[in-house]
Amino acid sequence: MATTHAASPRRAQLLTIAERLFAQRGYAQTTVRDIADEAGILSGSLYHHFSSKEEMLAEILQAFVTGLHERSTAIVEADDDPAVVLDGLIRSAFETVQRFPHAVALYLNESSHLGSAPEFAFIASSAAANEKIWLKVLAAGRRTGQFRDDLDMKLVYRFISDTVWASGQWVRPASRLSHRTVADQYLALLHNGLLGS
Amino acid sequence: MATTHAASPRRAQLLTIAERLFAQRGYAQTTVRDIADEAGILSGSLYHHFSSKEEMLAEILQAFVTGLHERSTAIVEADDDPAVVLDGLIRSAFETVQRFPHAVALYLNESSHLGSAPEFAFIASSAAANEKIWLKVLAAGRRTGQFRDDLDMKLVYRFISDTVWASGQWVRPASRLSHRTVADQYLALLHNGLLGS
DNA sequence: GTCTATAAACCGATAGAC
DNA sequence: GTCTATCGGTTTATAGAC
Repeated sequence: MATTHAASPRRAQLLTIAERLFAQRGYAQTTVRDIADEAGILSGSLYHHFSSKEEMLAEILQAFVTGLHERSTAIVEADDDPAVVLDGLIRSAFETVQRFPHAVALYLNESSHLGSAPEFAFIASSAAANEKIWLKVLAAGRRTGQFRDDLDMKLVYRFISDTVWASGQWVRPASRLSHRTVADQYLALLHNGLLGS
Repeated sequence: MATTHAASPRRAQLLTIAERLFAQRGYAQTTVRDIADEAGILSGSLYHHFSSKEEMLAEILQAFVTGLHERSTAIVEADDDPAVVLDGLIRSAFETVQRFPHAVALYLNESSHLGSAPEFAFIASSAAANEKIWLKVLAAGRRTGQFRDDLDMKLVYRFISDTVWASGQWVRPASRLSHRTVADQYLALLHNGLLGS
């Protein structure tokens, strides 16, 4: 047993370092030595806290998708108007991108290779659960007549989702371009289109 | 000198294998032995065709960005109407995603880590040149009054660009969902928005 | 909880025969 | 153009002292 208990502050600190390095250099290009160096310890000492490098990645991604799901369900339950809920989901996602840039980059860049491994199956199921939440809102908005009925809502979901997550590649946390500004601009475009209302 | 001449059919075949593996597993996770195995040769034999693994990646990405630039400039020069040109650029990009799924995935997943290396500087300059082309079209469309003037066109470009490239993660080449259908849906959404015209 | 020391495997790349 | 054989370096992970 390599771990003491999951809530150890030291463990959390090491995960923060690993998360940043994994995001910046990529998971495979980051060595356990890199992580240990930044923490000021030797690589072997990491194995007192974690049983493997892969366990670190899994724990980081697990925490991310869990938080994501919690915030999404809270927004859906807070209001009945599909248009309000959709805007809330989008604003929340842009905020997530700004608040957890490393986790988002990691999720974006690495999750595609992880599809086969069973210990990362939670990523695919999380993505499926998320899609379900969004599709429910989009379908509701179409029923009320608030959203157009000539669009494939599965595609609309993917378009929106892709745009928000990909913004993590160019929205810098310290940028003067806050997540609110980006969200405002995107919602303006999404609502009425490039040609205007 | 490891290479004979660039147009060697064997060389092209090896690059095709490498491109697929790099895209599926990631560049760092793909070994030269993986590539050689699929080609039916031993890893050392690869070095008769290429001087390094990195050279393979550079050549794949170079061919991709070159083709991309050629197609974009051809579209811009073929018409004067900004709205027509923008639609053409978007349709062409969706077609590129479907025609070169591995190169797009590679470009999407790996180019972020390659920013520092000088031998991959062509990627950053290609991205900058592409953005310039698109921004010119967007600015022209705003001047003619075809596009809204209350949007930050740099953000609009990124929103569009991100959406198109990211679609490579879920548009399968053999899918019944052709790139034309996806492009039609996206253009419908982009033109008039989710709320309709 | 960290260090010392090291195992065991893997990787990119090379030299030279064929 | 491929194979044989292998080198040198790096990586994840372990065992046990402190």
